[in-house]
Amino acid sequence: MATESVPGTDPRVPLSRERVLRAAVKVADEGGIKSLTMRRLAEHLGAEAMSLYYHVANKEEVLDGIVDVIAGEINDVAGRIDVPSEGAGWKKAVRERILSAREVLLRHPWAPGVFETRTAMSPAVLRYHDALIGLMRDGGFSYDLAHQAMHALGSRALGFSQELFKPGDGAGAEKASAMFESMADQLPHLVGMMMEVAHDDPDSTLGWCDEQAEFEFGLDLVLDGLDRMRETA
Amino acid sequence: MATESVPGTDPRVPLSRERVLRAAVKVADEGGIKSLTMRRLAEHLGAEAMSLYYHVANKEEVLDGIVDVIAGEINDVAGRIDVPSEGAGWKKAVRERILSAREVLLRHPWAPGVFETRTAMSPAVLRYHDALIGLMRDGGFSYDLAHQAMHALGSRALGFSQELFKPGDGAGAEKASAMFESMADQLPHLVGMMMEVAHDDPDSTLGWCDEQAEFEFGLDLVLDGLDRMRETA
DNA sequence: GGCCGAGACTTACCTTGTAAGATCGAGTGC
DNA sequence: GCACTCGATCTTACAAGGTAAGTCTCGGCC
Repeated sequence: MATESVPGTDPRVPLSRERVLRAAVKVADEGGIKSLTMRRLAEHLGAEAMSLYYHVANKEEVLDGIVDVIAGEINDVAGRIDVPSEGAGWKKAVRERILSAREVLLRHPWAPGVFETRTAMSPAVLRYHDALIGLMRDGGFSYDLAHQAMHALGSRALGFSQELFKPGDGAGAEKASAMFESMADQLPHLVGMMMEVAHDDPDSTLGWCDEQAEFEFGLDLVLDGLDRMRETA
Repeated sequence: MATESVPGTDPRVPLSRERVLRAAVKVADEGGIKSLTMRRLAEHLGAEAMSLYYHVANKEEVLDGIVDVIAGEINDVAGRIDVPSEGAGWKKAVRERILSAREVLLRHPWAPGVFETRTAMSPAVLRYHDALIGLMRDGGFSYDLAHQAMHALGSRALGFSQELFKPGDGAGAEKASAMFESMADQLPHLVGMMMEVAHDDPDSTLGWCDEQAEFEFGLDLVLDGLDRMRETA
């Protein structure tokens, strides 16, 4: 096999932890997290699976790594925000920061699932949380209240929270909606709710939620509650 | 091989979807969700892996199934609650229901992770949500507000929400806390918060949270916000 | 007895993560 | 120029795991 400067493909770019992790994100973006296997990842890099193990200890470390990459991306976007966070400004600043996290995660739909499995201690995630707490401090929060606030926000702090029903893929969704219809009489409130709320987007049976609006509603509910506590403190 | 009535082991209890799913929960309870493989599950049932496929289509269906089993357990516990939900009582009723969900999930620590991956449409989960909405209706919620409320609660409605830092297993936790210390100067707020809040449980570096308290704090924050909206509606 | 079908078993294949060792190539000292 | 070293990559191989396909085994019924 002639190795000397193959013309078409890039000639021998060395691997590196950085390159491996960035490629992993790309693979997941293209084919979902299930498609991220060591072999496929290597293929994407023009290398063999085992070569990756020189740069990462194992697949777990790849997953830890891509969380850090994504969190870094979030920090980049959030870092460009420039709104005052002193006093009452804290709420807007926190809101913006969280919404930029969400914006990034919407570009990587597989990422929330990975974050959740990670028992996260990624440096970038730590920095993200630290900055959030900082904004609350600017708003006059005690550390104790900030601590409670972080828990109250939960996964919403990172820009996601479990959606109630995701339509999912074709076959499963079809069976699910059939099942739902057969149970309709046992679910009066759910059905009632759907009947009333399903006006704007009447084509899909279950995906009638404007997820962005729901997300912001929940976020604001929490932020408003915290703001009230902050004021009476 | 003599098949006729082996004395020690139970003599030929037939498999069934029910039995398979219940065994799956037990396996996950004992060894974590990673230990739930078709072969191990079969072994637990005194059968061969492939025999399970007569009762469930594939492993995905096992996972769907155990979500339903757990949700059924939640419904059983929640069904025994008997507090009035009319008018202002809604909040207590919802609170109790959610806390019993949490109680069940704490007995199955692997379950939240499975719920999250499920694109859930399990009958029992639907019934659970339906009942929650019903309680809100009793409290005078419009369907629209109830809908927003469900999203605001997010995964908290099911009795869990992502914990910020889980200590995890020994080796990982050790490396994580070393990394944390090396970054401490870049995380002033996080460190400040820990210093102040870490009084009650000073032995563990990171697991200083009373998770139950945090959970209830966030839950109440949301419920109180909703209650205010309900009254002004 | 012969048939049949539900339910369980056997075999075998493919994908995945990864351990162990071979190889390759750019420096480096001689 | 040549051997030696060592970081980086490739080869080979294996153990789990999910599951497709086919086989065996009864108990009930004609």
